Amino acid sequence: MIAAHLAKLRFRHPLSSEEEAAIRAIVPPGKRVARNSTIVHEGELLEASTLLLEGVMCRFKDLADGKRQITQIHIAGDFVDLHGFTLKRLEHDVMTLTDCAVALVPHEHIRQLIEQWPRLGRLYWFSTNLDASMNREWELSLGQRSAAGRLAALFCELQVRLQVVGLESARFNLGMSQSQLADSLGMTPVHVNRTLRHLREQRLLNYQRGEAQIVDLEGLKSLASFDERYLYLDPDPL
Amino acid sequence: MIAAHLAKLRFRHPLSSEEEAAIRAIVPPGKRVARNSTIVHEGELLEASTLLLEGVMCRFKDLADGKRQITQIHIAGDFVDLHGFTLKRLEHDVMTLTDCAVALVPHEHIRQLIEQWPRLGRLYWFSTNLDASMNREWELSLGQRSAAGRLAALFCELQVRLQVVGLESARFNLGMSQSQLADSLGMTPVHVNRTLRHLREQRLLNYQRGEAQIVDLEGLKSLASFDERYLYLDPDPL
DNA sequence: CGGCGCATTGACCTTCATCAATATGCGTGG
DNA sequence: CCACGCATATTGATGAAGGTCAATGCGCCG
Repeated sequence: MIAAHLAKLRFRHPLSSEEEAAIRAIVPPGKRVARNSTIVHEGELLEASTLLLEGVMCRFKDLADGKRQITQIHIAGDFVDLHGFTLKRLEHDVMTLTDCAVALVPHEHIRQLIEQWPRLGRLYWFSTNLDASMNREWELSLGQRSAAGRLAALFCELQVRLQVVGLESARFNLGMSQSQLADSLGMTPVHVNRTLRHLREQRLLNYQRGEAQIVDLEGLKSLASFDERYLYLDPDPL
Repeated sequence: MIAAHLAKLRFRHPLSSEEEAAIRAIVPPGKRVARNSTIVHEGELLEASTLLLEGVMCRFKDLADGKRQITQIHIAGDFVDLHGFTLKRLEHDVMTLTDCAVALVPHEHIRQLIEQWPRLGRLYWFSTNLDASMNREWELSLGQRSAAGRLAALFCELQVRLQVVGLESARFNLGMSQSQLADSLGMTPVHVNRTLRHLREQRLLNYQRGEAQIVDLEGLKSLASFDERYLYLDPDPL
């Protein structure tokens, strides 16, 4: 399942077979993690970063009064906490939303990899910058889009990202309860429920206990004013 | 004024005098830019990154219907579009909020710098990851904090960041109109006005035509549930 | 079968947006 | 120096989006 990760890299930049082999060499065998497991805690000192091989994970921050914001959702192929390589400690938690398979890549191996292959260093830097671009898009969503628009934008983004790594993108298991969607989109579970019903009635999207089915992608894109350029689908080769 | 930039780096990681000299060597003389100038346009191919020597800038994204989200605010010492080094094109614009002094550092020089000083490469990678952490905090703000809490959190963040680079942090010129504050915080100019009045009446903050004066920092922190850990003020040395 | 987490729905309420009018400061040209 | 014009700020009245509270339903699992 490291294939998804390589696909994601290759989608933006060509990889030589030596580079690809060098990456494969530092990724240990995957291990399984059950859903709803917190695998990185805020503040914890990190010695490795998590490559998500299979399943869905998220990162989130909590406020003192218990309010939670999910800041990002991750799918297979994502290097979920690669930013931990330079930050050493994260200011947020990371948890699984579905059962997952992950590979824990020691930071020492990453350091050796990029010292030997400086271009891969830039590609992985790109990768964390791409994550940041998605954070900015979510800022845009949270600040400016309506509730329905935010939901639509989220599913448009996931659709594209799943496609990039070669996974089924029209119907997929996101594993999120409506309450978790609410924490992602800055709304209440009740309003998520009503908005999902609205999207279902408009024949745009079906979402039932974690299973998403995109019915009308163009409709969703239009509702969200979705502009995929923030996903950097065709940058210039480094 | 490159001093602010070095101060920001040193605040998180020690710099050897050779590393510092290497950085100084690639920063060209500053030039002035008037306020309200857009210095990077979305989609434009970049050959250099902008080091902000003096003044305040912001980055923003627009929605099709004209709604704007300011995704980040930058002060002296920030490498405003360092992420352009790996992304090549940005999905947002960058503009000045006050009159500024900037140095445009060619990407070719950055590449040579980090090839010769790999540790500096990791420090600059850290730097873009720190930016991303602020984006995540803004997601938290936009998604979960009240209007007053968002305003308070913004000024708490700026206070700390100004202090880090050795600038006056209790009273400073932010150069933002209430309308621009509104675009940063996902609210309307009218509501920004009312909320600022509220903060003034509570003796927490004065804000008049771009001039901010923090009256009660602890009060603001408490209102925002501000937790500065996301600013990574004392990470482990790399 | 009973319990539990999650989803669904209704009634009501708060926060913030919208619309609109007026005010205030500031730069410019006469 | 003053008058004008423009951008920004301020305030009030009203409305809509979404939050809160609470009850019921549904599916799943032991």
